[in-house]
Amino acid sequence: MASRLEKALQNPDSMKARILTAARRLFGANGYSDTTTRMIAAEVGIDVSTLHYHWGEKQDLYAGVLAAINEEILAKFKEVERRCRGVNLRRRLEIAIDLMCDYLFSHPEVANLILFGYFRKADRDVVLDVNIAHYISNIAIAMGLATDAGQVSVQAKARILAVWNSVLNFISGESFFRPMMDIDPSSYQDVVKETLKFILVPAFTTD
Amino acid sequence: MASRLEKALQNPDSMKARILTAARRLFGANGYSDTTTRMIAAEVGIDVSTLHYHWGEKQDLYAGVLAAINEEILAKFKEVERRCRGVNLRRRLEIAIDLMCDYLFSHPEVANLILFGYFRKADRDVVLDVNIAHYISNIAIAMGLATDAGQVSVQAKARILAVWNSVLNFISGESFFRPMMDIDPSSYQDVVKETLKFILVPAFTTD
DNA sequence: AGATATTTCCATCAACTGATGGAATCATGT
DNA sequence: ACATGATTCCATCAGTTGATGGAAATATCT
Repeated sequence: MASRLEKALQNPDSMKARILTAARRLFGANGYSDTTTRMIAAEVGIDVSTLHYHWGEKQDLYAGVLAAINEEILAKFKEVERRCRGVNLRRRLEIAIDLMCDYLFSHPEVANLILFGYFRKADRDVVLDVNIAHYISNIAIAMGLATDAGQVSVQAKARILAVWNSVLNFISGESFFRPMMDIDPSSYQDVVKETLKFILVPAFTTD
Repeated sequence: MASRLEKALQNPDSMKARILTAARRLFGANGYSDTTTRMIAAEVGIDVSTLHYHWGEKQDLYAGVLAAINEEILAKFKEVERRCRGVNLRRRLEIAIDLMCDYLFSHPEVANLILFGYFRKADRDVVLDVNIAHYISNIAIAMGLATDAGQVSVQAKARILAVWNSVLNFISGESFFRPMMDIDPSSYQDVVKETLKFILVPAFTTD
């Protein structure tokens, strides 16, 4: 019966969930094309056919990974929104930067997967994009750049995207940037947060 | 004789140069793994073996592409440096943003190829990175964030990287961002420049 | 225990990819 | 015209990849 298979993801020890975890890590580390179904199966310690039994095509598994991180990000954004309520804009920006950096530094594959999505052609067979568009308006409102979800200006959207991109890039590019700064991982996280605040806070708070 | 083959790149009509041009476009559009040597050969209208005759392994051709854009970027940075001389910091930032945006919008594959490089594992067989690290110090000096090439602080480097990343992301992510802003390509370029200036100028000019 | 359904693995397939050898073609210099 | 070297294409190879059929193993239920 299918119901059992659908609920399998709830249990992290289930085979379907274990495959998803391995796929998420490897897709995030290598991208879609440089990750083979055999690599994922090997990481779990199973045969490729078992992977296909649980997830069908490779594209379906990838879509499953994106759906999972999509939920995670949405939850994180809601947390940001909640924690931002009632504080001034400067603090709101600092909270958002700290929370998103902490989350992404502990889940670096998420940043990679989102950025990988930027490159994928729109005319591809399957739509695999993380639905970022929907969040943008919410953040713009949470940050006080707009009041109504339907009334977010192009400028406001662009500014949110710029912030969002900066965070993602510093996380995804760590292996590239950190050596040229010659600092340890912990310091890197601090420098990233500090830099983001240095750049973003004045832009949004100066009148 | 080898000298003829080495000089072949000077002439844009030479087979070696034509292959390089096609490779640059396709690698930039699809990434390394999703671009086959047959795709590149087909774009030029030749057989795969002719491609290998001129460039050897696929990795060598990719390295050739990166070397070419590396030179281009270096020249562009020098132009920025030259045009920035003698003007105040605010104008310097605006000049840098305008020049780099114009360049990258007319060569979008460059932004893609640099960002693709961020994801490539450091332990891979061949080093294929565009040498960004070297430019960072130069820009920091040109922007007045440091005076001596050896004395660029971690903070200054991080701030330059943040700027650089923002530009790259807006270019590479156009097909992703523009639909959600619902504007035409020309407006997109304007919004990007405007947003970058909005965010970056206050950060570096407020005292 | 025995029947049934689910899960896993082995063997295998067709398509694709990077790469090469060698024949055929073309260009160049004498 | 001829010889020499450079260039191009055709045929082909071995390795990898996504995917499947079917046997074997395991779990579930009565």
